Amino acid sequence: MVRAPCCEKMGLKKGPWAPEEDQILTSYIQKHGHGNWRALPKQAGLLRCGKSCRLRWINYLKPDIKRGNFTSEEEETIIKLHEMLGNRWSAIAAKLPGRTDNEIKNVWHTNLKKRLLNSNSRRVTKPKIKRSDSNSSIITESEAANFNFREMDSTSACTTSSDFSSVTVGESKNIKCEDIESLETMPVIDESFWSEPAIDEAPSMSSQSMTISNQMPFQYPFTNYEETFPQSHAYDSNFDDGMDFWYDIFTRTADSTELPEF
DNA sequence: AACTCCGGCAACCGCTATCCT
DNA sequence: GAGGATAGCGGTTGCCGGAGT
Repeated sequence: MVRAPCCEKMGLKKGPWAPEEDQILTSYIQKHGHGNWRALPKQAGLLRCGKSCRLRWINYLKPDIKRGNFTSEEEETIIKLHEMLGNRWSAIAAKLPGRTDNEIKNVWHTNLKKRLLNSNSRRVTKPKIKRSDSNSSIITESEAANFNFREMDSTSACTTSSDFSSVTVGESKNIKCEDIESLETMPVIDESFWSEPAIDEAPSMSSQSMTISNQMPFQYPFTNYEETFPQSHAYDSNFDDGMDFWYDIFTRTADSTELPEF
């Protein structure tokens, strides 16, 4: 596949936007909508590429964008969502009305990441769910089973990608583990972790078996399981509901003093 | 006051996903 | 189904202003 040329033509302006350009773009979109971004600058009379126009509109000019400092609630939400979703800034932004993915990304890199690095609290990372087919409104079994867990350092949060260990459970019903990036830091998890009935391994923790869609047996050693997972919750909702599901779980878990261990 | 350093942020780049013909 | 066009996403860069020396 050949990459579409963008900004290749000489004469297209780059760099910071002038107020006049902002005004032209804003009034054009308010009047006509953005439609085809590639055609927009020509029709609006801007010497910019469509990509640049789109970015400017989405990150700065859109009327519903909330500007100003992030509240502590927003920051906490970003931290929690990042632990669930990783660097999926657009998904995080979707949970914060008025905030853009770019803004959230910047806040994360300039502020929140450092804060987490400095904190000595134990943190656990997300089930990271990546859609393989955005046309599908149902999370497939393999999607639901595709999690990343971050091995925990007992004194500080891990941040580098090498700290991630990815465990893929199943295509169809076959259970397998692959893509383990860091064996040194990977907790020992054999297949029984995922498939066999719960065994109490830590005195203060109880492992519980969770069933997703009544098909995928999944061990998730939360404390207070009954509270954390409603028995009736079936994992067959659409993607956003799925995100809400995990967000809800994580929020409740993270708020408790006892964090899950793997 | 002048200079350097550093952090924050806007914008760009490169890639993938999705749409369309 | 193939291939091109477009949209969208995440990583990176570079500018600018404030703090420190």
